Amino acid sequence: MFFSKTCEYAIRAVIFIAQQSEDGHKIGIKEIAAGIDSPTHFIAKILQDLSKRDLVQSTKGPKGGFFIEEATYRHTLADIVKAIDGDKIFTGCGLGLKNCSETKPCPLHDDFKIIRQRMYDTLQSATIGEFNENLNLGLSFIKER
Amino acid sequence: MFFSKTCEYAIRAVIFIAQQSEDGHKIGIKEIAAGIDSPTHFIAKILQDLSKRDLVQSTKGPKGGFFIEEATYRHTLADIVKAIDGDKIFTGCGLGLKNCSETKPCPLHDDFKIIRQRMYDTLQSATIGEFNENLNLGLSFIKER
DNA sequence: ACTATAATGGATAAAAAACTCTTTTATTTG
DNA sequence: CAAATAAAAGAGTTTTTTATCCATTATAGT
Repeated sequence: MFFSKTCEYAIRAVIFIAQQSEDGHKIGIKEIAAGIDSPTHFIAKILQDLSKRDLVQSTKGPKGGFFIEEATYRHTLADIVKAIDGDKIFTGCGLGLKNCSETKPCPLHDDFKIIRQRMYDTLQSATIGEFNENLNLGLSFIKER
Repeated sequence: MFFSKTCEYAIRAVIFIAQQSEDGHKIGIKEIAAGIDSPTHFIAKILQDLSKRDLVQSTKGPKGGFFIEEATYRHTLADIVKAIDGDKIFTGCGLGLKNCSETKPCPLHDDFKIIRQRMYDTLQSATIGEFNENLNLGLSFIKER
């Protein structure tokens, strides 16, 4: 819909890791998959990618796992979306026209400009770490059941 | 991005047919494909579907083609999107959670509610026929080049 | 009625996205 | 340093989406 499935999992995983590793604790792939209801191997691949881009941290071996360090908490959901889906949701034409622009607009250009801007503002102002409290309090959720 | 490629083509095609058939004239599949820069066979399939759902009209044979009759002009872009992509863009969770709701919200629930509502208002208030004038005047475009 | 035209229908192919499996590498702990 | 653990890497597979092709059906005009 708005995001690829890969990207949905990525956002949920990062928010989950942020919450779970708040105290410096590391969390394994199986717990993450269970915690966000995603296919284990699939989210593993996604986190591999996010790890390379330093949007999550990880260490191998016993006591290893994923976590999010101080500096990374300040990253935003927009960073994750850009890393996975690119920036077409922030800049692309609603009707899929590559050369749609201010001077050569599609019929919905102005409408979509507002929607895209709203999307960007929302995701750009949402930091990776800001959801912990509501999740802890059970006021919001990132898994199905 | 927001819509499937199928849906993007569908919207562009319907807007194009509306403009071209304003005077009662019918327009063939090849002209449509050329007019909106889409694969000919693919848009043919899509229009087959839209035709069954009566979101465009068509007749076979010589002098046949696609057109949009009076009553259909009052349909909206939301109708097209619902017909092709379903209503998940208007109702679905931004993080892909099936049971995300007011009482069990995902962390982005309130933000996406606004965006989805805006999307719905935009498409629901846009009628199939309302883009003709700007297209005729060259103030908006539905093809690449 | 015959021919040409143009959409419809059904089947298939190609590409992309979603998902899985196995091996390798790094790290910890005894 | 050996064994166990856990992520990284690489190589599939499956499913969905996008796109194409060909045969059929309907219609118009002669």
